[in-house]
Amino acid sequence: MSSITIKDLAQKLNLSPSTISKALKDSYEINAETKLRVKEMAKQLKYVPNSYAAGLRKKTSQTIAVIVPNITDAFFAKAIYGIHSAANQNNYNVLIYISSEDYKNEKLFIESLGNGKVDGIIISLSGNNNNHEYIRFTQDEGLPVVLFDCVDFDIDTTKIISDDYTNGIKATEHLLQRGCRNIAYLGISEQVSTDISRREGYKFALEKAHIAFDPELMITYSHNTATNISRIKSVLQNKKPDGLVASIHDLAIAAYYACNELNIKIGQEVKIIGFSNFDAVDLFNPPLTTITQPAFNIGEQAATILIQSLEKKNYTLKNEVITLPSVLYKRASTQ
Amino acid sequence: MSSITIKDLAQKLNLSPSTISKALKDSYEINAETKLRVKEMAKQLKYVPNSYAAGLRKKTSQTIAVIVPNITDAFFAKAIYGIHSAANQNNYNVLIYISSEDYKNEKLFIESLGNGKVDGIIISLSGNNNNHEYIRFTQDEGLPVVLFDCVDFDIDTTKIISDDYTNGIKATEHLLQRGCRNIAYLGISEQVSTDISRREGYKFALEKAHIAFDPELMITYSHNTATNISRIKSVLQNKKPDGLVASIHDLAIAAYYACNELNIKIGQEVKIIGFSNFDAVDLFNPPLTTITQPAFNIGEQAATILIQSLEKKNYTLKNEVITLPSVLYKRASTQ
DNA sequence: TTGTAAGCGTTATCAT
DNA sequence: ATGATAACGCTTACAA
Repeated sequence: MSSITIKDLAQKLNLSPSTISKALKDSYEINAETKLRVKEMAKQLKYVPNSYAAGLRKKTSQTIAVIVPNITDAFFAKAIYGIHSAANQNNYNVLIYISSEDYKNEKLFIESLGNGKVDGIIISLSGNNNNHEYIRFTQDEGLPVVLFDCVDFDIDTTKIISDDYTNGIKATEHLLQRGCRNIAYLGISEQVSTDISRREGYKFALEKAHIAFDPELMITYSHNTATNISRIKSVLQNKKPDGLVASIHDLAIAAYYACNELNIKIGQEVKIIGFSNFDAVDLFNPPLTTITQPAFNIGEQAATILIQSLEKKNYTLKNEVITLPSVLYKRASTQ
Repeated sequence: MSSITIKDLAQKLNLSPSTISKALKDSYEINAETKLRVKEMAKQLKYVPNSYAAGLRKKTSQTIAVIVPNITDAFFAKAIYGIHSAANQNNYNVLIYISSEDYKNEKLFIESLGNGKVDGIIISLSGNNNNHEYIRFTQDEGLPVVLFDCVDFDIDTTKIISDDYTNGIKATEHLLQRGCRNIAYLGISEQVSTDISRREGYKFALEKAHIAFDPELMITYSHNTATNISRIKSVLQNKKPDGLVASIHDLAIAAYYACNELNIKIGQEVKIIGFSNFDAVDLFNPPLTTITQPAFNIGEQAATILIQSLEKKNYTLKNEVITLPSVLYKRASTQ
């Protein structure tokens, strides 16, 4: 460890530690010339402040935690990139936690974050559970939490999401416009806010088109790809849908595999639209029509808002929902 | 903040802070019954240790930093997942830094990590620079560094990589076996170790097949996708290669776009093999033949080794290269 | 088996 | 404009 401390600088310059500290912080109390000398010496000796000492004293860590269900989905990877970008600009560090879609991990992580380890938390909920008391508890302790994407609307804080309900409608109506009448919905979980909203949008669009909702056309996500594929295959065989709405990238992939295995022509016999942030869906056979969320921006906003609330004293996060628009990219899978 | 401290527990239980501290750490000095009382009270009051105080005192942060060039390439996303997994199992936290392929960021990050903020660093080099003095300096300060994937073999530490040289050969020979005689190489940068090794492998395979190396068949990566596509198009038009080795996923993608724009049939007229960790390349048109690195394992190993070295005192990281095998998945792009 | 006290490096308050 | 000092919460000799 560098182990150059403020005391070392003080000794070298024949000043007191407190003067050094103030000088490094550009305090108005300190002589301009002294500041210069101090800063130069600091640079020369490669002084790096001990963040633990500062953290202990100031009760702030300049660190935020990010908890995501996974990191390999391009949506979350890009969101983290956005978070990192905003954090970095504001001199915050980012601690990362991956819950692997399990709220038990999420809970453990959150509970370990008390007592100053981080100044705030950004989280996209794992979604296999509805009881978010542990999040409220964290808030009550004074640790601010910002939610994004998979949120719980009952938690009193700022939530950054995409327009999931509208997108559910848009996705379904796009398929309807392309002539589909028998549309299956491939969902994540009934406990994930994004999925609930998209599903509601799906139902609304059907209703508006006077098409009866058929629960047998609903499929739920499993963590096992093979299971997803076989579930989709069985619906394809039993219910002969002519359109599929895949609420996450993984399910769109599984749908492609299922269709391929059954020799069903995607785009002709079955049209597929998927929520996805992967750039290469363009190269799929056929190219996948997507609803693409502004992942980077969502992350960036979440971090910016959290950090703003940290920097202004007595500022508490508004209980509001910020919705960023997604884009529908029409491609050959719904030709 | 929770603000339950050891002192609070001490007061509640009529014990001294040091007894509490020892009890929580399961010290042999403490009566079993006392330990129980302490732990119960701690749980009841949801005591969370202040990691900054402990860190200041013990000079260890139970935190490692990860620096990656980007996070949206599936390779790095999976590597981070592996790192997080190993870290989490060993009760380490993970700070994440994304250099955006620029060593200047990398350098800034590293320089900010001195003085106890982290116990060690795992890094995949950005590669737009060859002078890694800042890494050596960090090591000299006593901060251990483990390199993975994009490494500098001249840095004295443990490096976890994939068998890039062999893979360069394997990729090229696969194309040769499929009848290609005029193979272009789409590279990242002459300063990135992975790319250098793969390129050497490519050259070796050509030589072995008595095919002259043609520098005009080499393309270098730009951060701009459009530039990559146009560079590849111009080689396709001018040099009429019948095979392409893409040393990263992004370049394979660009190659697909280039071929599509020029109406060149991938798999027939030009065969493409790409280094990639994306799961969905199977669905490409045509499916992309890949060399796939064990990304998760690489990350996991890097973290495990770093943490091991941290836990054992007086243990320094060996100056060795650990090579994990990649897999060649043959698909229709090289049919 | 438990308690006392010093100290980690910084900052904030209060002198000088 | 600069300096002395206490305190942040924890750990660890050392003492009891």
